[in-house]
Amino acid sequence: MFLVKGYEATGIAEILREAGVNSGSLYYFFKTKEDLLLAVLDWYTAHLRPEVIDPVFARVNDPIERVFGVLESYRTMLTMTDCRMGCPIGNLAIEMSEQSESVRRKILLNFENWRHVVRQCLVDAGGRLPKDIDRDDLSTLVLTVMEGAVMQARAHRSLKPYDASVALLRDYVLRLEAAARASYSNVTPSN
Amino acid sequence: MFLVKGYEATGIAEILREAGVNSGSLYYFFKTKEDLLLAVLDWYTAHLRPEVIDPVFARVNDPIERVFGVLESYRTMLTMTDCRMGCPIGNLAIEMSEQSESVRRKILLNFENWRHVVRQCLVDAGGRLPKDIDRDDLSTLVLTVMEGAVMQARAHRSLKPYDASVALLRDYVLRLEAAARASYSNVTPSN
DNA sequence: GTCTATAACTCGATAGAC
DNA sequence: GTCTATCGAGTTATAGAC
Repeated sequence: MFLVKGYEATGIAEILREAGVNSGSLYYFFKTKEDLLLAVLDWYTAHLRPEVIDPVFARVNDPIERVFGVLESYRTMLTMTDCRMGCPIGNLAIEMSEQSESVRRKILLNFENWRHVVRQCLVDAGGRLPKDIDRDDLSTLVLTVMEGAVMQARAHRSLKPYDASVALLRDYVLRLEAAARASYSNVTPSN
Repeated sequence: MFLVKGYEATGIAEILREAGVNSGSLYYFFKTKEDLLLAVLDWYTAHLRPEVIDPVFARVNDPIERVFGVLESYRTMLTMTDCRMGCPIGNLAIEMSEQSESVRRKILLNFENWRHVVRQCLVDAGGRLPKDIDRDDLSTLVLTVMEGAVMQARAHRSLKPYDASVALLRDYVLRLEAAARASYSNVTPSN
């Protein structure tokens, strides 16, 4: 609920009702509402690889296609929720970054975790991308596009902004690959 | 305060204190808290051009540079607020899109307003961009990159993700311009 | 049109029985 | 470890004097 509706908009009473427990039980495990959020963010960090990344990597082998496979899985999330939920972390990133320092740090960790996966794919792509394109920066752009596109899709209640953004990101990557091929053939004359 | 801290996190009492008025005055003009937010969003729509766009357009003439000039002004906002505030609409877009339909519509209007400015620049760029690149889609990508980059800059409390994202967007646009030049010389042989 | 006072309610959190 | 009952503060919004 924090991830979907946001922190402030989610009341403890609502959480208790949904969980079918009483406040005593919740406060036995979590000292405060913020403590509960921190635990949710830890859970989400642990959940990214087994639930989101691994299924994509199991069916896609090409490192660059894997990146777009991950983006595809966020598209699926938008589809299934009628564009009401995209990346759950992005919501909280904006709402909580200046309200709580410890929450901000955990959100950062989630972003870095995500970006690490993408960066590894880009590194695995090796010479298919121009060597003067920083892989870390490119992984930042991929996260940027995902988050910005999800935001617009939610505001529009439509996949169109998401699809348009990802399609142009793909166009960019294709042009990067073409440039890498061209510069490769400069160094090593073909046949 | 809605734009900086979010809707739920901003209390009426806080607004009254900051404004130096009493609740009776506020509720004389605005029926509810949501009504006040809707008025703020209207105000923001009206202020985009005179306060954000016009100053940039006054000092930059090149249509493509104008787009990056606008992005530069969001960078300035991040700098001045120590990366605590970027695009004020993005915050609300995520927080309020599913809480209130009328708020969502006004946020959409703000996005469309912004995107319209960028799209016009891209249309003005004419043949400098490949003709098979949809200008509307590209304006979506520009907004996507701005919002996603601002989100990460806030989470990191650093300009680095913003700068990296915008630099790669510029690299993409440069490659698009190069491609347009190349295809132009195919049609109209040079000299 | 602005004030003070407060209604009506929800919030996060606690106490203590079981 | 979970329950019920409730505290105290904070919330949005209203009433009525001026």
